[in-house]
Amino acid sequence: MESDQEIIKYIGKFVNLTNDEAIQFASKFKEVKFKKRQLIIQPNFIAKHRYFIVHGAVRAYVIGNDGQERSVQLAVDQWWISDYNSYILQQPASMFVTAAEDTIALQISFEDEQVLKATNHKFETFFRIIAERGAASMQRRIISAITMTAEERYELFIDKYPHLYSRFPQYVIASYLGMTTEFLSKIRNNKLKKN
Amino acid sequence: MESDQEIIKYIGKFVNLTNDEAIQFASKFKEVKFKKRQLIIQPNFIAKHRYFIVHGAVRAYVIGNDGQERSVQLAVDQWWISDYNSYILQQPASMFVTAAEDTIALQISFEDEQVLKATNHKFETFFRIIAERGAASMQRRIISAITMTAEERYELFIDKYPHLYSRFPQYVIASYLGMTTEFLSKIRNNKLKKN
DNA sequence: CGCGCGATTGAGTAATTTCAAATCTAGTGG
DNA sequence: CCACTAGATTTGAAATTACTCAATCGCGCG
Repeated sequence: MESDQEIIKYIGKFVNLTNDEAIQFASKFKEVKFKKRQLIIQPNFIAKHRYFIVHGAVRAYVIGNDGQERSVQLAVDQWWISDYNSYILQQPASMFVTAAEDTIALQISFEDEQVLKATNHKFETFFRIIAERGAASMQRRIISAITMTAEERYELFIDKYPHLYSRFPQYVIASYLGMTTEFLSKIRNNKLKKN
Repeated sequence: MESDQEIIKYIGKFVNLTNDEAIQFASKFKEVKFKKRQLIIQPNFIAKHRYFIVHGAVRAYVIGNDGQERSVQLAVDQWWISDYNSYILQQPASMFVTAAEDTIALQISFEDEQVLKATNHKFETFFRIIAERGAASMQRRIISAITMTAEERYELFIDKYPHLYSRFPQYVIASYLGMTTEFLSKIRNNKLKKN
């Protein structure tokens, strides 16, 4: 399958696999397509899969006590997404995961992932590395959440992920950055005036 | 060494090791003692170690643009601490890590950790599991940072980590929760009046 | 016993949210 | 392919939440 090449290329960045190993690894992934707005994971159900995005855009969000959506993770091509807490600990999800564009993804089930990890030390290494990198990236996000003002967070985001900005509606970006749509709109407007 | 039993007991919760494996694993850890207020990791230097706390309390914090400390992680007995981003990616640290109490910890170097992971699939599995759990826990923290008010974050913290509250000064807890000491003080005071 | 750090309190201020209304925009059905 | 409409963005004013600053209090440690 064509998408298989994507995940093979991806894992190849982290561990060197033989041809057979690559095929074995890819065999546990199944191509799935989601239409824009389609629900992928919902609260209270256990997330059975994690998804590697081949092409498209997906976001994970929670609904706060006030009924407002807050984006927890945004993912586009070559990124992973799931309700991590639910998937890893196999506990009920707290998040919605939906497609923000028509999306092609590769899905792996929790059980198949366990099998892969147990089968081959290299596969285990791969999943360890992506977990570590995910943790490091979340730590950076926590730091920006607790040290920066809304405007600084916006600037950092634009700086680090310029390509993400255009692929999600503004209210999604705003909630990802921990502010209201209205306030993000005002920040952008102030910036224009300054420059 | 006595502390070795702590890490052996700990890894035993996640993977089953033979006696030899346990000894091999523990041999890469070195017991270190920190006095209260002692600096363990500092910004701009690469974090060479991660630490398993046998007994004591340690915190990691950054200094924001405004010169204020913001606690990124708090750790007590049986927890790990480091500047994750620095340690895992071997890049310059952005955080200070200091002892909040006299502390006994087990230190492992980045290189020794790589050796352990390469040597034995079980060790790799162990580090994968703690990375995953760390990522899941940080995801929960991100969610509370972006969905809850200061008062709600405080209540959740007290609920989840009642034992942590007494081991760190209030201003540390406040900065961990993303608010000022003064505001935390006011929250606590309001709660007393309500009950 | 007193020094110094941490916690509390209050007043004033800044950042951000809320609410409501006015555009703007993109997708859909005819 | 256009017109329409629902959803998204912008704008402004008022309200809230949280912060800053300054003063005071409390108390553990030397």
